[in-house]
This record gives sequence, C-alpha cells and structure tokens, in this order.
Amino acid sequence: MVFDNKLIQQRIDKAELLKKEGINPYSNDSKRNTTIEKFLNVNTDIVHKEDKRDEKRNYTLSGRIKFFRVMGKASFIKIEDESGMLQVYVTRDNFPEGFYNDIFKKNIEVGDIVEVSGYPFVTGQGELSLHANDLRLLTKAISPLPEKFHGITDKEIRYRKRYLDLIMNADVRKTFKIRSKVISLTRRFFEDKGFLEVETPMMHPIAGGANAKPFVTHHNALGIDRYLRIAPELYLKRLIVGGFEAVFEINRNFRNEGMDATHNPEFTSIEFYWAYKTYKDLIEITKEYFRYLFDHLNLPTQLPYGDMEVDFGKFSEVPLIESLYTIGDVPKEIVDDKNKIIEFLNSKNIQVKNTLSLGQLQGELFDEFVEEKLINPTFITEYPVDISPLARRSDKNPEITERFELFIAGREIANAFSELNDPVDQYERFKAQVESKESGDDEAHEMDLDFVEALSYGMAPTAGQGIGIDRLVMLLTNEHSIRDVLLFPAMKPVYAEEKHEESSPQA
RNA sequence: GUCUUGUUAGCUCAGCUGGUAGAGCACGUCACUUUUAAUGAUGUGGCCGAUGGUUCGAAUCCAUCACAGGACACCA
Repeated sequence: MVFDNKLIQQRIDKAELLKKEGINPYSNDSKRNTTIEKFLNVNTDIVHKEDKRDEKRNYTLSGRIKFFRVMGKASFIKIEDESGMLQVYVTRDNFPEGFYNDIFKKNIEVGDIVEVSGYPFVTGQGELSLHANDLRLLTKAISPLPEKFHGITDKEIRYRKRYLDLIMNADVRKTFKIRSKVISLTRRFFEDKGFLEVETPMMHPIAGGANAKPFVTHHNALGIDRYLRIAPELYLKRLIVGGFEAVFEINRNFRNEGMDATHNPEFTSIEFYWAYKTYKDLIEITKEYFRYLFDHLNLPTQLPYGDMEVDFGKFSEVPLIESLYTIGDVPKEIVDDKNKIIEFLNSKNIQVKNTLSLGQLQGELFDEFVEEKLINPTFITEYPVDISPLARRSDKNPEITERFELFIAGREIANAFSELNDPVDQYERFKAQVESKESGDDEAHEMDLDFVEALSYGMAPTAGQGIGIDRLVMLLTNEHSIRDVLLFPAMKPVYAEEKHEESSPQA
C-alpha cells in the first residue's frame, strides 16, 4: 500500500472531513494578488506607524505552512512561497463561528498550502506579519514534512526526493537559481557576441567528439544502434563548414563511465565554435565571459572554494610542458624523454603502460603533479598532439597543438583549441585513434568518415571551446559534489532487486 | 571496480562489552489571544535496510546482498 503510514492516514482522514464540511482540499481558485517578498518590501513603513498596522491595506497571499504555533484563541503560522517566508496571525474572533477551532486548528497543518487575506502589522517582537481575516486551504499535504529544525539531511533522500529538499532547504533553491542564471547569462553572452544557438543530434551513429564510452540505444525503424552523444563537437564543426561563422550549443552530453563527486552520466556543457579565430582569441573571450558572469551574478572576484581561495581576477597562461617543471616540480631535464618520464613516474610509485607515447606520458605527468595545484584560473596551453586528436597542430612545432584547457581550483573547467581543418591530417589522426582502440584503449576516438568528408569541402580556420556548466556552477556556489548542482542526479533505483526477484523466482 | 563508513518511528538522532526499543520534532488529547525551533501536561507510534549464521537469547557479533556517503582507481 502506498498510503499505509498512520500519519498519512490521519491526514487523509482530515481531508475527507474537510470535504464533508464543503471545503475542497484541492481547490484551484487561487486569488493571490502579491508575493511574500513584495508584501514584505511594500509594507516596511508599517513599523513607523502609531499602532503598527494599516487595516486599510489588504493583500491575498499563498504559500506552504512551515510553522504552526497555536496559543489558545490566537495562532501564528508561517507560510512560504517561492519568494520568501511570511508570518500570519490568525485569531478565533476574526473568523466565522467554529472555523478557528474545528477547521483551522484540527484540520490544517504544517505542509498544507493555504491562501490568506488580511492587513499588514508588526508584532510585539518586531516582525512584519499579516493579520488574517480570511484563510483558505488550497492544497492538503497528506504526507508529513520532515522535521522543522533539522530539515532533511540524509543525502540519499535529498537526491531521490529533490522536491522535499527544495521544500525544506532554502539554500538548495538558491543554488539552482544561480545555476539557472549561469545558463541564461551564458546564452545571452554568446548571443550578444553574434553567436547563433543551434541544436544538433543527441543520438549519434558514431560516438564522436571526445574520448569516452557512450550509452547505446536502438532505433527500431532503422534496425540500427545509436549512441547518446558524448560531445556535439563534430556536428557543430559541420555547421562551420556550412558557412555559419559563430555557433554554440548548451545541452547535455552522456558518458557511460563512473560516477563520483565530479562526474554524472549526463552533464551539461556549452560548446562554441568561432570561425576566423584562434585559441588565442578564445583565451580572451573566456576571460571576458568570466567577467560578464561575475558582474551579472554580483559576485566578488575572490571566491572561497572549500579551503581554497580562488581569485578570478588573476588569470594566467602556462604552456603544458613548462607547467610540469615550474608548477609540478618535475625535473626539467626529463620532460622530453619517454624513458626518463617512465623512470620518474615509477620512482613515485605510479604505474604506467610502457606503450604510452611521449605526449601521453607528459599528460600523465601533468595530471599527477600539476592539475591539483592550479587554484587561480590557469590556461594550460600547447598540448601534445597525440592527446589532442581534433586540435590543429602548431605551425611552429608539429608535435604540439594550438590548444588550452582552463583549470580552476584544481579542476578542468574548459577545453579549447584551434580546430584541425586539414582533412587528410584529420583522417590520419582518426586512423591512429582506431589503432589505439584496437590495441585496447576502449575510449579512443572512432573513425568518422562523414566528418572527414565535411572537412574536405573546407572549414574556415576556426577555434572552438567546451565549458562544463556543472563544474562551473559548483565553483560559483562552493558546492563539492556535482549532485548538489543537478536537480535530479543519477541514482540507482531502489526497487531494482525486488522487481528482479518477481521476474525470476529464486531464493 | 577497490577500500571505508552508514542504514533504528514520518524527520533528526541515542542505544556501551549480546538480555527483547529510547529522546526531540511531528501527530492525537488538554491548557494557553503577540509567538519565533512558542510553551506546559499527556498519549499513540518500530519486522532496528534484506537474507542467512553463531547463541538459551541478536538492533548489537559474523557472512552475504541492496542502497547511500566518503576516499582511491578509471575517466582528460
């Protein structure tokens, strides 16, 4: 039974009783004419009035009851709407005979959504409140709310029943409002720069644009498998081939990998591509983007993140190889020598496959010794070509690419490069990835001949970038788990085991 | 995937080296017309995550499983 709990049954009984009294416990005729925030702002003058009230003003407000304090013939309740919390004063003698004792006190309770009308006044304790002369039930809550003081702290319940978390925890609502603003501002920033927002497929015939394991689904009508996209990159670049010069997409990517504090199987990123620009231009627009976000979110340039202090006014730029010895304290003389790097890594008790290339080993060194030290925003530039299959080679040094990743608070936030637009080079790099895949790297990129063909028609010199929105929001809200910036993070189903048992009788 | 911690009333949590379940909030009843987690009195409420084992006896010890948190690994 769904409603077998005693407390729930009690509340269902109350709803039934109200129906008998002619009160609809699920009424939809709200007459609200203002919000709590507006009420509180408009009536700040009441405190200066002689009798601390103005009976000529009248407001109708709605909200969920969060506190219910009965003191005999008078009660204080607190109701909450999206904008804030309001104290409402309810007295017996202000209502029709019987309402206060039999309806209000007995059958309306914490969790219910009510509508109140009345005038503003300030209590003896100095709190601006509403003196109610009408109170109506709008929605009966038949499940009791969690405890009013501690609220709900069990993370599992908070994630599985996010609505409860949102009811009980104003901070959580705030975090998701910031998230919404970040996405909205991001969209506006790029639109204002002349970028065109586009939508590209979520179901791909080839999981391309990143190195990651995809989710597989099946298209019945065509009888073929499709991959939930791991990145929109190759489609966006096709659009650049087609003549759009600045495009962006804010949407979900799906990666069939482990889950932890910084990884959810579906996550949101913005990717943008900008013709006739290079990664140098992307560094500049990224700095501008952060200034824009901070201005419009009204954030100080220095933000705490855990026990770190991040200064968003201090962006720096370091080539990857240089960062190994200037930041990572790796001996300078080994960074260009495969064997010496392996020796060094082994001496630090880090095991690596000896099939790794020089570039891959340099990447290892970076991950191991540099990444976590990059607290203030740092553009790490000039990535080795063999760990950058889609990036354009540097004209000065074909072993490195015109690429950067942006690190903040020890985490990768963005990845960007001048795009590879040489179709033959792209073909060769796909081939190298395929070989790598055949030798066991199941996350290597697949061959995408259709994309190579697109490039063969000529893609203007272009720079492109991806920014992880979830991790960005984590930074801005000082949250340390990606689940705390996702309304509905991925969770294992609770009842999987039972269902399984039903279908296969055993044990 | 590995290690580790947790799972007890609707919620937040106690429950020691095994002896048959406890508090606060919520809920019921009573009192109370300016409270702020209101207060006072009183009462109801539990298959102690699941399954096995050890034991005269298990919330407690052991094993397996499920789910979750954390760390590590993988993952750019």
